[in-house]
Amino acid sequence: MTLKELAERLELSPTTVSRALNGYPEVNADTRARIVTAAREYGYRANTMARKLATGRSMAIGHVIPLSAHQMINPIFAEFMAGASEIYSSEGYETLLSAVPQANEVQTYRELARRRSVDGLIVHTPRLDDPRVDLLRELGLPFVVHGRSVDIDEDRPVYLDINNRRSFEFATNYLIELGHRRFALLNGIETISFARRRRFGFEQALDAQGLRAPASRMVNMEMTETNAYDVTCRWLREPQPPTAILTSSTISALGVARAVRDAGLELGVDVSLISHDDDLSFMANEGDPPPFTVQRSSVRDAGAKCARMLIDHIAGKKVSSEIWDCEFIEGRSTGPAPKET
Amino acid sequence: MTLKELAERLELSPTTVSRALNGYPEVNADTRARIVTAAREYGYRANTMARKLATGRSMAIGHVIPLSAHQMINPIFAEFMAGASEIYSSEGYETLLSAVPQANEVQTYRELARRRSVDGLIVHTPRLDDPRVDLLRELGLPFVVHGRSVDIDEDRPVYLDINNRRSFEFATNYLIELGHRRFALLNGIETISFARRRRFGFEQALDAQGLRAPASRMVNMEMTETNAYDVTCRWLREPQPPTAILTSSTISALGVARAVRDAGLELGVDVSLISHDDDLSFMANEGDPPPFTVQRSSVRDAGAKCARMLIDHIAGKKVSSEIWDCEFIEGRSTGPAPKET
DNA sequence: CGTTCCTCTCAAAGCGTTTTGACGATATGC
DNA sequence: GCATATCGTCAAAACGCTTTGAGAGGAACG
Repeated sequence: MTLKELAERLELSPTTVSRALNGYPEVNADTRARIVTAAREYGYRANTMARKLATGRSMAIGHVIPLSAHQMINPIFAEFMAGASEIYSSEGYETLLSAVPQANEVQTYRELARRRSVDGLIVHTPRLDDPRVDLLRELGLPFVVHGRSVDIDEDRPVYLDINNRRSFEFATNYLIELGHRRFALLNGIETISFARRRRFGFEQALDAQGLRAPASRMVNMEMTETNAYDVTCRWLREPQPPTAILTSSTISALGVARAVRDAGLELGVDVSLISHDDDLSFMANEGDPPPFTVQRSSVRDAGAKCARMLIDHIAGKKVSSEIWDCEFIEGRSTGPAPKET
Repeated sequence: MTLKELAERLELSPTTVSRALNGYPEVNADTRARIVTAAREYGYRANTMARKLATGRSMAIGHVIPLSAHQMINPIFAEFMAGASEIYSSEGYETLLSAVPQANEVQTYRELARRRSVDGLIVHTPRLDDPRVDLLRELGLPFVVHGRSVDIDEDRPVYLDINNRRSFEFATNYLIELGHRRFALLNGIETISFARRRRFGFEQALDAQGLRAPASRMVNMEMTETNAYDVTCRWLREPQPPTAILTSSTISALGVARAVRDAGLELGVDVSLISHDDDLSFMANEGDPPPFTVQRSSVRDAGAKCARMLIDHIAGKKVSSEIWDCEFIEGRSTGPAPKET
């Protein structure tokens, strides 16, 4: 069923039918009612491609996920997408996904722009000196960054980020106040900018107390359960093991927890742990109190928010960047520093 | 830069240019070379929407993810998508994602079909008596099912599944041979068909030995770490706790492991655990031996395979369904049944 | 009654491709 | 040398919608 056919059946012109269905004002209320009813009856839907061609808008938002060298897929990404995708659907947008090897990333953005496949893009996990921001500006595609790319205050793109520095500074201070002195940080890879910010917060808090963590106690790696387990096991075998560990995801936190238990120690007693918590649905840190003490910020909400910002941005509205604070949640993984033996 | 402009610059007709770029044979080799060079030079790319409209093919594959009532996002899904998406890109297809509340699911499929937005679909985690298979047939859209919907041998759609029944039967037998007699099964929700198959395998193996697990020891729930933890804690507090647990995902396995340790018991000694393992990149069950004994099947590979099958299906090739066997991997979570005290 | 102004509807011109069918020009066969 | 095939190119017609600009018909006004 095409617009033309529908118009013929109604003995109206395609123009009128199109206008009626798209809510333009210049059509008689009775006529519109007739058209809408008929459209529903025949199950008519405008052909997406024809509409896109005619309007020049693709009504699609692109997400480019680079498959990293280690072929690691960020589970956080799925949660973000769920949040974003819901908003897109409700606004009539489609979600276009491109999983490409990181080497083809720039090329993918270029293609997307040249073929006019998307009206806008979300840039995920910006890296330091990320080329994508400049690229997208050059290509003239609207975009929103999830995270912050650079620290320069002017000429920043629209972004949504959490206050990583403050979050980790706060968490570190919390542990310092519990009497901890030997710290370790299990962080994401530092080419991704949030990892740097977290480290700054961590170091800043320690610094203020004249403390510091040796380089071997600040590790950057992909945040898998196994990686976290391995590193923690190593730390716990050292003569003066850390008593306070900060980690960048609940997945790593599980690895830390496993290592602590395997070492015959108890979390919240011998070793305290604070994690960042993206509030992943399948990895919920629930309970009263929950198992882990965390700094929580829902990545799903972030997805929804970014989607809104981008849609507004595309619509030409002025949107301003946001920085969210994490919610500190006391769980069972923290406690006073153990007495020195 | 449009086709027409490019043609003008070359003093050729759009027809010839289009043919040259799309590799049709009826164009002179010299002319083609000239055209290709010019296209590259000007950075010309065909406008996707115009092409779609003209060809009637959308060159996009749809994935509809229902957001369940509990707002739970399947992390397995992300991994599947990564595998599939890579294939799509390499074949020139785009990936269209729709995250919709489960209530709108059928409607979403209908829309997708009526607007002709996609050339084909992947149906995820089919449920028992899944309406989607019939719906898609009615709509005439090619699709591939990841998992199996029904057991009727005839008139099955094209699908890719793993041998869930056999996998769990084998795992259960393995534990029986280790001397275990008190079993428990931590399963996914049974409206999803794989969960039923796994239970059948489990029960079949027990049955063959005259054993059975009480209903309270066969639990169906969303596979989160916390859920698994809670249920296992409850079991371990019972007078005759299970010594052998089977679970449907490594995420639940982590919950079980945490509960076992919190109960002061040791995995592989007091309690044995075999898990299904989707080989998620962020949840890798690595080590030598790995922490968990598992039945492994890469969901990422499954994604890639489904993508291939679907593309072939769309191309009109005959494709046949596949059932994959899991790979049994012995880890440290299993051991001989503890002696009765 | 003539003019002006709305209101509603329509014909037609895009949007940027692909694809059909035709047509000169050159090569091939007898 | 004439008919026939082959090659390379093109004009024009889709594809199914939106949007522009115009016009028919009535109502309102002087």
